[in-house]
Amino acid sequence: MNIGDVAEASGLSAKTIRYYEDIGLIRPGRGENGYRRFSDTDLHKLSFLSRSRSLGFSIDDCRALLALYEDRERASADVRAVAQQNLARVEAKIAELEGLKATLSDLIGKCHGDTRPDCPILADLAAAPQS
Amino acid sequence: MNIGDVAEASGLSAKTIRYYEDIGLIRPGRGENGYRRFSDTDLHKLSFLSRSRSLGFSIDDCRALLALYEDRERASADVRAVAQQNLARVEAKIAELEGLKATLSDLIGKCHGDTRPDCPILADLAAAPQS
DNA sequence: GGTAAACCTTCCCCGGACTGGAAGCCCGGC
DNA sequence: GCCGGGCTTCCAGTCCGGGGAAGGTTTACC
Repeated sequence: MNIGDVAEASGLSAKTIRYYEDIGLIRPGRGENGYRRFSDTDLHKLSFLSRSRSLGFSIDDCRALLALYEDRERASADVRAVAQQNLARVEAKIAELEGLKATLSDLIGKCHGDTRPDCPILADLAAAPQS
Repeated sequence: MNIGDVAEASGLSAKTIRYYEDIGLIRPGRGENGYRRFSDTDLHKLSFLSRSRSLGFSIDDCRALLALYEDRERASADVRAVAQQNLARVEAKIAELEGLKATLSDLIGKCHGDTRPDCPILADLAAAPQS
């Protein structure tokens, strides 16, 4: 399969796939014409990467997961640990955004939002130097 | 005031402040020794930027907010619109992360997490090409 | 057989929003 | 006169690719 085929099949762009080869996540072969040749295993890995990335795993996470994926001997607990770290990051990010949301909602609620120039939002932004 | 003073007062790093000058957010004066000289107004703007950035406003948002902040004639509704766009982005991001969290929690819950090699997490990651 | 489109290759620059580091002034204190 | 720290500039790097140029290859069609 050429890069366009696996791009469509995996949902990744050709650019991204070349990048993943560049950083050593995959190692496709080459045809006589210089084109990359992807095996089914390569496609499998790319689909794996596509899904993992879309779930918020970092490239380094993916590298680790891919290594675990290829290691027939690894314990499922190892995989679980990576997933749980990611979950913790997601939850922390959500909590942070909830805080932002509360502050923003509060400010927007206070602003009368008409043609008068005074605005509590700007007043607040100007007031608190280090939140 | 020198850059170190306003850095401490605003909560921004000196590097960041130079960067903000670079992209035209502030225009401090210069002393005879070549050092930047910051006025109280500059410090005020930097504090404003610090707080705005920490609330998730993009640099472009900040540029707009700063212009509104300096415009004595603007309507508070204009400011409110910028804040509301930001709030919408925050809410969308939260929703997205909640989805991730649900998927991850589900996968983690399914994994027995012991020393056996088979793991539902990897099975799922490998299975769904385009989520 | 010609040719045009679509595909592939490498290459380099670009973004956001900074951060780190190196080389070199400047300033205050001892 | 020297030392430490602060300031200056510039260069490079981060993360994860996107955009596009310049050129080779393959395919489809007439």
